[in-house]
Amino acid sequence: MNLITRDVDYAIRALCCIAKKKEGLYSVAEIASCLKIPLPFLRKILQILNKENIVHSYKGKGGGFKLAIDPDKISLSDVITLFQGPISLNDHTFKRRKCPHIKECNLKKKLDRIEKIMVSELKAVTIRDIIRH
Amino acid sequence: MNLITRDVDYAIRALCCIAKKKEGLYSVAEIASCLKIPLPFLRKILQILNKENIVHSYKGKGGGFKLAIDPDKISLSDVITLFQGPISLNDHTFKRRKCPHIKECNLKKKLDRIEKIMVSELKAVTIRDIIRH
DNA sequence: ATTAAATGATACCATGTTAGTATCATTTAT
DNA sequence: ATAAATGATACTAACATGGTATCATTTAAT
Repeated sequence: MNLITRDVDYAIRALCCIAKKKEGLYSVAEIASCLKIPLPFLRKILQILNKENIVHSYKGKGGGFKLAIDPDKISLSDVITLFQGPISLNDHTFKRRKCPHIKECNLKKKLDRIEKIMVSELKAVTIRDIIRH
Repeated sequence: MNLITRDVDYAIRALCCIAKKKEGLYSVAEIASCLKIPLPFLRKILQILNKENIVHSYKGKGGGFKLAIDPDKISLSDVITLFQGPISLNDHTFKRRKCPHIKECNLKKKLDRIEKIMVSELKAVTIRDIIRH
């Protein structure tokens, strides 16, 4: 079981990279070489972060990326949700229908509680927290 | 994102079903029809639970399944781990190598903390808890 | 003994997701 | 005009998921 996919992992690392550079732009090539991750894959990831206004991109020679918002405004939860959709332990759909049995609902209650804890913990950790020190 | 796969969901429901029946055996056909889930898939699931000694199976006519251990000894964590492997937010492997950068290690620390919370919460909920009431 | 009803063991398969690659278009500094 | 950068998009191999299908074996009941 692995909850966080590769793109989220790369996105977080890339954001940390960019956040550490106080001024100027960071090109995909630089980030990719710094993190030693595949450049074309990283491009796609940064394009998504750009569309979501988490980073700003600048095209053309000398272009690159910088953060669009403060690193303490970007949480793990934000990045995960962006690439993997809403955080959920169990979607609890049953052929597009809802929980027909009481015990399943009871299971759902238990899972919902744990899910809320997870989400709040993932919300609490920001890019700033990760690059601190 | 959906953390719990279908087989785990079915396994938990099936265990609840079996646990509720105080005495005697429960056949796959009965459980499948009670839960309205596909019989052949459920068979495979119960065979795994049997191999892991969570249920006991009895072959032949009149056969079926019963719990092998107390319902309060079976946690959500147990079932998830059995079908989906160790619970992990991020395996943190990087082409089979370990975290070459400090910031990644820092990310790992943050994730490990949340992972531990998740595991302990999932360990704390048992089949008994789910069928209670 | 025979048969029906149950599980055990496996092999198979369609679909979707993951983790990328590859290209062409566009923008911009020089 | 050119090189260097991102934008958009299409494609793909490998694996995971959520099953189905079969045959073998065991056991209760007749």
